[in-house]
Amino acid sequence: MIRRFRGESLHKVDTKGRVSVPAAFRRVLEEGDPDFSGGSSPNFVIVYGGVRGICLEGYTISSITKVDKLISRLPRFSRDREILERFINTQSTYMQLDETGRIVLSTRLKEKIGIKDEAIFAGMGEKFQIWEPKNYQNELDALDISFNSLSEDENPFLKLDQLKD
Amino acid sequence: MIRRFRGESLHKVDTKGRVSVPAAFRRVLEEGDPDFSGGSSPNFVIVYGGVRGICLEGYTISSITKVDKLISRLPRFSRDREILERFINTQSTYMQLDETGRIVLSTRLKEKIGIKDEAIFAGMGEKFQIWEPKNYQNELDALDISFNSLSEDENPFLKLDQLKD
DNA sequence: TAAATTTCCATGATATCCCATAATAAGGCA
DNA sequence: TGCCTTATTATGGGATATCATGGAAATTTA
Repeated sequence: MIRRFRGESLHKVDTKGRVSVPAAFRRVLEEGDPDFSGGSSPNFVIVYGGVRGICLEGYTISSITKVDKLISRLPRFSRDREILERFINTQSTYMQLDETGRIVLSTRLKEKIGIKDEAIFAGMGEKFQIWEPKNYQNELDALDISFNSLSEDENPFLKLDQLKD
Repeated sequence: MIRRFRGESLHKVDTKGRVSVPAAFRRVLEEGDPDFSGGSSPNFVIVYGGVRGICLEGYTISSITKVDKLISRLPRFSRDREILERFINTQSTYMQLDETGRIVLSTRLKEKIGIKDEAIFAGMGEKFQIWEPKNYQNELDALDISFNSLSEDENPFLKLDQLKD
């Protein structure tokens, strides 16, 4: 089974910026780090420049590597490549879980998404997100509203089954 | 794991032109220098003639070697090759980190990109860039603007998924 | 020898490691 | 099924190492 990021949970952020990563997510990070072996702690990547820059996004090494490889296939000095590197590489950072399953969010990262002393982790399949709780709730509310006003043929649930394999 | 240049950070440039290279970048430079061994300091290359000449670009020895090899494949006396050699070889210089992880930016290099007493380091995957902070912010703003005005089929993120595996 | 460059040492700030504890979950067994 | 024992989790505090930065001394260069 390929484990994916699922579920949501609330965690304390202590004065040093430390947060526990949900145990379920740690399993996925371990499986997604080719260099991980029992005893060590998995590495992964946090992207903070995301298209809307309102939450952090965590990727396993193997899924970010996929993205990096695609980018590398663009001509080395092309504008497209520069833009993508800027969003994916410049606005991201390597992270490593510590022995107790925590990471530290630097002051800078906390400021980026407005986190004080609590953070919500949200599984999103191949990635997970870290939100400031209120912003997260707003996001959910916004989704609800826009979803309810969709016409049938705009409904993503219905569009899902129309994709060709 | 093949470590890439990721993240961005602001550093002071002192009166002698010394700047700390971000610790995370030092790791990448060490891995990318075939002659590096603990105890010594890694060598790397700074290109200042870059395509737009507005920032400096740092390459590991192994990634600049890749570029050199690509250039070598162009016909020896072609105009294209001459131009590339001019930008990549003529307008570049070897650098070595000192014991404390700093480099010295010569007056000439500082003038090239308009740096006074602060510099931004930006990871770009296989290379990193050094910017004068205001110019960097302008660059980000310009990217944001152009990014937001892109039509769906121009969006480089979406184009990524269209690349064939 | 004056100016510039490199080496060496010093320090505050930040991040990392190590240990501790309480809460929860997971098992095992009568 | 209920209770006891044992992992695993989430969290905190203090000690230690690394990083970014500045200044002085030593060395080179012109």
